[in-house]
Amino acid sequence: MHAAVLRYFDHVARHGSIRKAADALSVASSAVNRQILRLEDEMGVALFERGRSGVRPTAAGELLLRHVRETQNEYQRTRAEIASLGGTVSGDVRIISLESMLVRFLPQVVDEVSARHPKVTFTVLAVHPSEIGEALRSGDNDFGVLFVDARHRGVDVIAEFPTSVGALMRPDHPLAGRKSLTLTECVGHPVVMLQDRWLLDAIMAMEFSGSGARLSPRVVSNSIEFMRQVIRSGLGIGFFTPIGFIEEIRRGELVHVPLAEPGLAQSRIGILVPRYRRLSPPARLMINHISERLGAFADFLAAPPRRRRRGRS
Amino acid sequence: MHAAVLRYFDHVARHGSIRKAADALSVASSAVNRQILRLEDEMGVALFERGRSGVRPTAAGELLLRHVRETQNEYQRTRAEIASLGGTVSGDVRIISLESMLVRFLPQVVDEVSARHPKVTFTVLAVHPSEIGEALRSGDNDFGVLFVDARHRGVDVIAEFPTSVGALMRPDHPLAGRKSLTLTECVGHPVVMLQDRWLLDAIMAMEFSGSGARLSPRVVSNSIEFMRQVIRSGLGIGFFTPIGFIEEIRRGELVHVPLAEPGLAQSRIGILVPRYRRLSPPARLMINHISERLGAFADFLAAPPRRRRRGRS
DNA sequence: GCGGTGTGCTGCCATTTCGGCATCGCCCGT
DNA sequence: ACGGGCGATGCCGAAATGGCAGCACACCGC
Repeated sequence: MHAAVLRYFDHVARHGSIRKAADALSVASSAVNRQILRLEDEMGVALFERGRSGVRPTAAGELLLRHVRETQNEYQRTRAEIASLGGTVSGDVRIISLESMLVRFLPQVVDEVSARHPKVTFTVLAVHPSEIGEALRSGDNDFGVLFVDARHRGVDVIAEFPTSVGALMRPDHPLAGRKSLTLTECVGHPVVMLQDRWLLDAIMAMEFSGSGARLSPRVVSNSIEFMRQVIRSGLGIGFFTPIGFIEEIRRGELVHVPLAEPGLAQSRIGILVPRYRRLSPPARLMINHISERLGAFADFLAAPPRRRRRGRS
Repeated sequence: MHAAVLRYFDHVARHGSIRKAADALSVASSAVNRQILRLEDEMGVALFERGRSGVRPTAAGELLLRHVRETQNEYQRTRAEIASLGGTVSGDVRIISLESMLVRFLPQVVDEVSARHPKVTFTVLAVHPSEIGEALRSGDNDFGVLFVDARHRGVDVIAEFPTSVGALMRPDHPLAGRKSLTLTECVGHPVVMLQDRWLLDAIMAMEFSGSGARLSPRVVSNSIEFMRQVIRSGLGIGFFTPIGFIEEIRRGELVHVPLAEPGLAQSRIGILVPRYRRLSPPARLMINHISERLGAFADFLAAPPRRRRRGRS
């Protein structure tokens, strides 16, 4: 429905090069070039600065770019809305997520929703914390399953669940019997750490700013799955919410001891949506399912049982 | 920039007929028809119901229509934003207004803004009160200069000024010496009334619901200018805010006696914008000017002087 | 210096799309 | 039965779009 020039313009801006964009679009670069030139003629201003190694949007280009991308996003959402009129929800859901949710919790939810609504497709991405704000506000994603962080602007929290970041370790670890821990108490015990992934870094800096103490990372990785195995083999303590390790905790293979630091003990996982964004039917559906599942895990999230027990009580 | 089918689709929906739309667009009806058919094929659903005497949007059509119109509006706003990058504000401002503001106050403001910003164009429409909500929420208009009415949904009041609806009459009218009046006190005196134009109707119904009293309209019209002449010739009392009659009141030709009814005595005129709507540069400019001018008239709006006096105090 | 490679841009030509005209089939009111 | 409104369709010329090859220019490594 929309003119091809919208896609061309968007791609050129993304790739910073007409030829690269044309290549990605599988059209001749001359075609893309002419469309851009025609567009600039229509607008009466230059939309790109031509450099020696590509193009860069001008101020006018940035303004038009925002309009074009918003139009494309709204078009996709509208299509999903129309496709869902018949009763069967359809369309793509774009989710950004904590990596710890992404490896265990979300696959299950996706599986359930997918079974009940076969025409819904899913795009689930782990994002670097520094890109969360941009990822949400760009409009490219429907919502995020993330730690609630008051620093995010232009983002609404439409559901949230208390959880606690805690120390994850084997039951035979010396600290496994504790009811709670401070980070300082973990000094001296080997820990495994995510590579610069989230707020823990900032809080750790505060915690240890006075004392010269340091956690000694025995293993650093950016893979949750790798760390899961490392912790299970007893190589050290990890710091996570229990959500990605529910099965191991239930089976008694791992123990989760909440951290006493404020702001960690009372962390909240929430569903974050860009403010003023209309949600597509599949996005609403997915949000409902996630909320439901998270609600069922609420006790686990806040205070997981220390030992194996039967039922969900 | 945007595909012609957007304009076609919008026009067809507005005119309720492919041939009428094609006529308005100055293209052959077959061209419009084929674009619509191709669009329906692309969407996979019917967008119009074909009736005996034209077409009517289906539910899917309504959804797509909203997207198309929003896209067109945002495009216009973006163009204005780009055109205003160079410093000289440019673009069209669409305003809906009280008729009483439209005949005296707004022309002056438009004149001033137009002189300072020659590339700005203006569309100022008087709207029937029953259509205010739709006119604002449709996105076709940038803002409204209207009575503030809490019943409006999805509308933000970004500036407001107290005023009072009052009885407007010649200085030699028997009631001209009063400091305030109730509608009941006006019973027996001939009045001139706007034809079903605004909230006065509802409030009058309340006021007179108990008593069997009635205002006796000697003249009913839908033209403010006509009523201005009628009141000046002494044919009766009119009920207005003073804003449209500032000159006559200043010159002592007319007297404005505030009404004592709550909700009329403390009426407010405000600048109302559709919620979540981004304002174009010329719209922001115009709003600032209107606010400034209304602020200068604030004393007049709330309590106009009863007799001629010099200066603005 | 000198190719090699990257960039945006531009003629030339084939293909696709779009619009205009006339026409068809339909339904309704007269 | 007829005329006038409606949307849909076949046919054809015009316009837009895209592909190919080539230009001019700037950078990089040798």
